Amino acid sequence: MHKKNYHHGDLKPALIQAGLDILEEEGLEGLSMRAIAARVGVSHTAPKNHFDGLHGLLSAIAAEGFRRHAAEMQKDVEDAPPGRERLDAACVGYIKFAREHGAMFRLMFSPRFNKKAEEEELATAAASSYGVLRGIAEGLNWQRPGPELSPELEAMRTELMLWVFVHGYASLVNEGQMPADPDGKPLFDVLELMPQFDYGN
Amino acid sequence: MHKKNYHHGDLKPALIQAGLDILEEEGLEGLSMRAIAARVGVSHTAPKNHFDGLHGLLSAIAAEGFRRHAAEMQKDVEDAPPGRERLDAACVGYIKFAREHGAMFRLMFSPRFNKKAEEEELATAAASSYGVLRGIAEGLNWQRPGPELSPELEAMRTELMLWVFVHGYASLVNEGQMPADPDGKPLFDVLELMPQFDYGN
DNA sequence: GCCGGAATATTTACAATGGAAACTTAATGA
DNA sequence: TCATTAAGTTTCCATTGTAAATATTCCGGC
Repeated sequence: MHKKNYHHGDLKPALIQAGLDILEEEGLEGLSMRAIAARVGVSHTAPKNHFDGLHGLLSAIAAEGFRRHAAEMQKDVEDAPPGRERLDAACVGYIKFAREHGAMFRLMFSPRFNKKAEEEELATAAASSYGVLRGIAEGLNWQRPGPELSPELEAMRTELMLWVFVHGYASLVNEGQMPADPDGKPLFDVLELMPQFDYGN
Repeated sequence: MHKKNYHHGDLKPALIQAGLDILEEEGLEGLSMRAIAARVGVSHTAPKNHFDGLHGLLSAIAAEGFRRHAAEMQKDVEDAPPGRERLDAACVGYIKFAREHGAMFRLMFSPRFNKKAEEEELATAAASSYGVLRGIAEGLNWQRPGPELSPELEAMRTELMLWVFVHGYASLVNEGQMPADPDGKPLFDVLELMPQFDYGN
């Protein structure tokens, strides 16, 4: 191999990593095919061999984002004692990620930039992220008047209720709509805005 | 004026209207400077005299979106009897808009495409939209344990809680994350997921 | 009525982007 | 060893937003 690396050898993960870096440093705007390729030191059409166009590459980056989102949340959850404090930890973890990785959060939830319907890996990663909330919602006691539902539907409803709330907060913060201090700290914490749920034991 | 309209005469609103049309017909992707100008039948640099680049034009379109959002919600609210049903009407109205005008909803809440911080008109319109929810939250009785807050902060907290919830639901639906029937109808209504709030009288 | 400046549009040019096509280089395995 | 295939490069093109120079019309003061 005298003509050192015509073939990169490990381009696929390298491109994803480059994308993650650019996302942190320059935000969503900087995330172009050419910029990502250039950062790896490769021609701008090289990614075509590993991803289905820009959408494919962005989807792979978003998938990695979901995996990290899930992992960080999961860690926060396990560090907290079971019960209400775990619920709180999960919510705080969800928001913390959205605040610390704003551009990534936007990418993850932008159907414009990634196509969940078309990318299996992305859908799986997103589901794993949702799964953490799901686990939390299991212990959550949230009765409401109205027609009785099957246990499955009832569980689903609780999960979704929780997700709607947490995601709403994260989105508004991410979009800069949440009133905040001059230094960026929101006036109200997630937990201060969250309805009071019953948590069995 | 024999050389009919070198000057359009009413270009600014015409461009905004064209943008609204494209948004409905083709979604956010179709919303380019050139496409908007072409639809009005004008050169692609003409908008420069009326808007500050693409961002300015998109911001103006988003502002119109917020105004309509506010107006539709307001109408739904006024058609409902005061009290809990108004709360419900506002929530349903918020979501209805997000579902019926998905592309617009995305534009309105994408800091990437519009710059609220830089566009006064946009910020005002967005505030008017928030104001409808604000009015609703006034009658809402939502005590929580914890340190006592000033009436202003307390009111703010209630508004935000409501907004977080409604916006979270709308966002998830808009991003296609909400479980739904084959025909697109969400499995759970907003009201089915919403916490039960006390409404005075 | 006329004229000069200010608005308003157009034309032309340019840099950046994503993608297609043809080509080159390296790895692989029969 | 050598054809096949995977992986990268080059070149080219259409589309996009923006800037600069230019053209056309409008309007207020005379």
